[in-house]
Amino acid sequence: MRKHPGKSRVLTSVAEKRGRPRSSESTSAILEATLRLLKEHALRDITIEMIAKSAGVGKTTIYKWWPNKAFVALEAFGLEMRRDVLIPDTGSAERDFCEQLQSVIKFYTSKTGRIFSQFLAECQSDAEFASQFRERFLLPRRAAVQVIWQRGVARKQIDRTIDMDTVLDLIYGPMIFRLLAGHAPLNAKEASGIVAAAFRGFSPRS
Amino acid sequence: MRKHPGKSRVLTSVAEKRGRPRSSESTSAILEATLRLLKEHALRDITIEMIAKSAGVGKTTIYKWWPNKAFVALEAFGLEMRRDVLIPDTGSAERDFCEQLQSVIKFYTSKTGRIFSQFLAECQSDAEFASQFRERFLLPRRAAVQVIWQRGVARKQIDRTIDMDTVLDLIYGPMIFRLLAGHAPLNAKEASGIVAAAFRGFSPRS
Amino acid sequence: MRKHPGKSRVLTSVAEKRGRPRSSESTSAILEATLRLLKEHALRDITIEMIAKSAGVGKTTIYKWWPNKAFVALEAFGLEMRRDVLIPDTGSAERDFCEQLQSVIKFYTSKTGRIFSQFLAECQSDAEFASQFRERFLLPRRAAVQVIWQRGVARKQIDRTIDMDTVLDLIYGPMIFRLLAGHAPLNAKEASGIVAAAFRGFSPRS
Amino acid sequence: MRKHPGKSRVLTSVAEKRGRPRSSESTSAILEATLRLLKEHALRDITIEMIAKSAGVGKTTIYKWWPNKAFVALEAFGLEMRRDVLIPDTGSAERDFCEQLQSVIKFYTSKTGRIFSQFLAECQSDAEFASQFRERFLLPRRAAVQVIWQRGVARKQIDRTIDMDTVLDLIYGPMIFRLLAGHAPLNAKEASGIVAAAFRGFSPRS
DNA sequence: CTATAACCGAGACGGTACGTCAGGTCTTCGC
DNA sequence: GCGAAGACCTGACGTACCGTCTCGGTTATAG
Repeated sequence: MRKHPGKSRVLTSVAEKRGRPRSSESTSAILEATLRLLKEHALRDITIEMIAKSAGVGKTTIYKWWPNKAFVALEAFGLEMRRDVLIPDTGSAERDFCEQLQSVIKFYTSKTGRIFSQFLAECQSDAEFASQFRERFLLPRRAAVQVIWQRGVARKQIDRTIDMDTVLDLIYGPMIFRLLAGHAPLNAKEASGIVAAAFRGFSPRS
Repeated sequence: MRKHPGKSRVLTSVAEKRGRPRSSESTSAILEATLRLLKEHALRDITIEMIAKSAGVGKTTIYKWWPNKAFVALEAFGLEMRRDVLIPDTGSAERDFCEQLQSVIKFYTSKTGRIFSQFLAECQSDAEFASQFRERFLLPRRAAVQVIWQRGVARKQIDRTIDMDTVLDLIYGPMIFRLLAGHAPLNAKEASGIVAAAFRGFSPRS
Repeated sequence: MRKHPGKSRVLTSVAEKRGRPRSSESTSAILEATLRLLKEHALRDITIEMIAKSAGVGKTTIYKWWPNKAFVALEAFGLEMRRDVLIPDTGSAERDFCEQLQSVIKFYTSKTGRIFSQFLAECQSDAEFASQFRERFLLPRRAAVQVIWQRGVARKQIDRTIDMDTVLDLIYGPMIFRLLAGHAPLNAKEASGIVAAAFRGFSPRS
Repeated sequence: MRKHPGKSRVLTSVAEKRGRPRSSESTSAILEATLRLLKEHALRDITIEMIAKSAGVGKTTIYKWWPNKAFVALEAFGLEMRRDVLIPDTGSAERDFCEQLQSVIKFYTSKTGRIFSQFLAECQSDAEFASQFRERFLLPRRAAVQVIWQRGVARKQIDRTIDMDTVLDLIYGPMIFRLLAGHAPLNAKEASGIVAAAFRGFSPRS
């Protein structure tokens, strides 16, 4: 059905395994080469040929398993991200969000993490990639931070009438905006300011 | 000594006008052709050659005045945007922000306005473009909506201890995030939910 | 280590045949297209893009195997010339040279043969081409007409003290000069006049 | 009638002097710049823009008076050549031709003189240039060396039944051929060999 | 243990667009 | 109204990658 099975080739049922199996060496060589290149260059500047050469692999092998370089990068980055997201549990929802946001900011502005904003960029011109990015990357991470919200609601630290997407986007949206547009600073202090404002709201104390 | 003066060649003072002057017909033909193409295609899919052909102009003429198609699009879009941003004044800061956000969302998801997210994408791989984008596009618009904030503070509808960037990013950040990632809906109702949450804060009513 | 092996890639020994092999269809399509174009246009007016389009081939394929259009034309023309040079054998060296010169003139002034003078022109601005032209074209043809000289010497119809290059250039030089400069007619009658004068010399009969 | 009057603008009669007159400074600056460039670069590598810049002149000024760079070079070279051709007079036609040929070879292989073969090359792709080249350059020089032939005939050193063009082309053709094709050496010794062979003819001494 | 199948590297291929260069034309100004 | 300056359109340049397509060869299962 799908031309590029990507990772989902997992469930190729039982049979159907005649012929030489996919070389896991090639696969990992490709992903590692991609990670290596991503630390030096922007995704835009990387070419399939660079990856192929750097991995010691034929271009065909790459095209066989991924439709384009963005998907390769997405899977490569997925490896790096396998280490679970740190979800603090301090007892205070505001404090949890603040610490989480700070660590996310630190990562997204790092040499490795800056690929994240390039993925968002790629989404603007490739709907299929956008879909994969949400499914494999964005939603899992939202599911992880969701527990902060849940605990906050349970502890009555967060208004239960506000839906979760709104809460999360109010926390992370400003960070994303600054990350992409660079119109305002992005650091630990700003992070706590954002979270504080989100919890208190703009309305002046009465 | 910028190589590509773009529009800022304004003040080349008095002298220095020997030779055939820049043809304003060519310039506007290029910008109009770009706008026309942007309504049909994504920025990524537009080529300098398409613009040149569509404008009845030589490629060289384009390269002479803009470093790449993103800059052309930025200037072209600037024309379209010259019409002032609508800044409502209802007496309520929350209501003003809400209406403003709704109209911005409507525009950014329209055929013409979707270029905005592509500009943000472009920023991720071209620092010089990012700088221009902020200077010519983002900051002017922020200056415009800033008056809502100012009025809100004056009317004591907005906490004066929260700095303006935080306020604006809490309003617009979630919209930008959803616009780019598409992980949650983006419409008038969502807009009012976001603004309401931002004003009230997450903390439950006591 | 020549960058452009041209035809001489003959002896690449045994190994070194990994990868998709060179397509002989493309090669011959290119050469045939070039010949076709050369019958309609001067070499100067032919572009690589014309050849590529006319051969249904990518430009890269041409650049991969030849450094520029002159080399393509040289190889294409070489094919046409593969048919052996006619070397008459009438018993008289003078008569042999005369007939040979006449047939050469006829060819060099024909639609196909006029490329010869364009090759000589190209030699003036490309030393590498000049070298190839001599090696692949000029010397083989000289080797062919050389036998007329040899038979003439053997039959004592040609003074053995005059070296061969001088003999050949006295026969063919005037033709070349007129071909290129066009300052005097060039036909069968002139050919026999030249050959006759070369054999008799300028000195009046005593 | 002619679009590019070239030199013939000399006789623009008397009147006709409305407007700013042609700047002789510009003209000579152009020609001198061209000569200067020709000593460093091949004609093929020189551009009108180089000449214009090097002469401190607009491109238009050049195009106004010459159709292309070859014509500029032809006129520029004409200046250099104004110094008369050396026509020796030793009493022997063979000796005269020999010395003349030697000096011509010396010049045509010099830094300045090598432009000659580039003119011949240009003739192959520009008929109008070829015509001008013959008229202004080739024929005058032939007229000059013609006197050697005439004296030779008068002194009965040259067979009067051989027409002049044949004589001259037998002398100069081999030199031209070698100059252009480079298949054989070209020096004083070769020159005398060629002239000697031309006078004696190939036929063995009886 | 042989046949069949899918994989793999290398690299040539037809293309598209790039950004540059020079050609020849035009438009403005100063002299 | 000439001539410089230089912007303009045109078209070809040679290059970089694209994604596809052979090749020769390898590595597994199936029979």
